[in-house]
Amino acid sequence: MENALYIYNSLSRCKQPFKPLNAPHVGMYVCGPTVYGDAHLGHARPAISFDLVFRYLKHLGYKVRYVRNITDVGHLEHDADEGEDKIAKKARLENLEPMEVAQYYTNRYHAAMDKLNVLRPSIEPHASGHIIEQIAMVQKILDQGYAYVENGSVYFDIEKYNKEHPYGILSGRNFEEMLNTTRQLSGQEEKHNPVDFALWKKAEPKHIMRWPSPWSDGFPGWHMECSAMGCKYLGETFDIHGGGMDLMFPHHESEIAQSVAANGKQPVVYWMHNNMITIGGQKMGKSLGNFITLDEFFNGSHLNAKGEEMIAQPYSPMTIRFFILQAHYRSTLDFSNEALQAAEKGYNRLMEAVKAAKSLKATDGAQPLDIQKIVDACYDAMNDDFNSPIVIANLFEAVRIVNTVKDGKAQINAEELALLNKLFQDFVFDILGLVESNASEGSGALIDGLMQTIIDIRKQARANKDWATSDKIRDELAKLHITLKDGKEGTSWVVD
RNA sequence: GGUACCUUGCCCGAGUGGUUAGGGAUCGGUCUGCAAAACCGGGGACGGCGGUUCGAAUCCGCCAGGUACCUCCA
Repeated sequence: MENALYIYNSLSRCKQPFKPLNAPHVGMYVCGPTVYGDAHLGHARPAISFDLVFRYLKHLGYKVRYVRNITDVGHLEHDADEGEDKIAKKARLENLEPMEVAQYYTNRYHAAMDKLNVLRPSIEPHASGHIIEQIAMVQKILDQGYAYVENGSVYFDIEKYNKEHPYGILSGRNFEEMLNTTRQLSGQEEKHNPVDFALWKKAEPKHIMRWPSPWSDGFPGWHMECSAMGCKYLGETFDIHGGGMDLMFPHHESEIAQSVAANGKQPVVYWMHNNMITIGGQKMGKSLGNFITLDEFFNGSHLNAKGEEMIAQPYSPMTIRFFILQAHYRSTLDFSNEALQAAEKGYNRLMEAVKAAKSLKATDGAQPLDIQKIVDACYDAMNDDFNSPIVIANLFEAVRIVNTVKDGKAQINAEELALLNKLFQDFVFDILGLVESNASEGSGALIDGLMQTIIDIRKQARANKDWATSDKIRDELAKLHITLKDGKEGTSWVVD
């Protein structure tokens, strides 16, 4: 399958034509969530960005195996709580089984992603379910001589590795430099070199998540799961590996080192990294404590540390999705109510037109409106490193045409009308993954019926030129945050 | 301190060596009993200073401001 898709590769720092190793099959691995807390807006970014990649590759006809892990073994905490991992800590604090915590947040993650219409990956492996694979890979690295055992823990020997393979090719740093800039953390006396990282860590007695291994009862190091599971399901070298930019170092860098050490080859052809979502120009992150969970966006309330309300109104999942897609995945995206409200309005306008396009009437022999040009522009945009903002800009061009035809100011022939509807189907629904219903949860048949009665009464009043009654109905409803919209085909209503 | 990146109109956000991004807001118009909604249209920009070039917002240099990574983070 020949196409013109270009992907920006973080490894080469440039856009490269996409050539899968085993077309039409494509292997893609994306770092998933650590399930010890609710997903926030930052988690939505990679999920949606790589959902876009997944959808577009499938649209192009590739058979994609998309692997996104669930990290339920936790990463080590480094501050005061020496060597305890995040899941275990949360479990201990809440007096739960660690797997109970992981399951709870995994369920909630899935629920939030479903709302955002993020497709489930082909395989969603759990780190805890692949301890054996991780131990095997650690052993392989030991056998190759790139790791050492110290007091039951296994560490990766970066100095040794760096002599044969440059360490730092992804993040652009070099070994000597790192020696000078790495902070000395306590509890790292076992390491031969402060930049070395753990492949296997011996568990302290209080540590509740532990597995037997040739070296100690313990748990795998921070980066093992992705290497082991990526290799298991996608092979020693696979096409695409994605994740947040903040994972580039040390996580992805270490993945490369581990895989090269174990298998002697680069694990990934195309490294893709989404940029961060910022809030007030600063990264939204768990450690910074400035994150807003997705449920809080959906419900419309979040108090910051100072007790200030940060969210002016509830935002539907599709508003969030559209907001994220309106920026390119490699740019930072700043959260603000103003930006979100603008996204909401734009999204509604797009969907209104998509709906209207379905009932447009074709006119025989109408002058061409060059819909094909818009279609081509959308493909060009996607082929240029998944440029969803340009796709959306072009879709609004189509929106303008729909509205012009709807207003009777232009005609469209049957062929182009079909093309227009296909454009919306392909790009709005299949590729961008937007869905139509943006309405907040069901108003129900009862309210619908009541509203219809009220609207009918007002319609009668207006027919009688009884403006007092008609305006009273409109004003009283407005006080209840119900807006009446008088259109050519009658009156509709919306709660805001 | 090291490395990388960013700075676009009122706001958000694309992009390009010469030609309209787009959305929101605003303004004008259509529609309306009036309004709202909806739709159409217009205006408005590339941090500062130099340089390369016929021509730069786009390339190069310097300056200013900002961010990310260097510690778990999407």
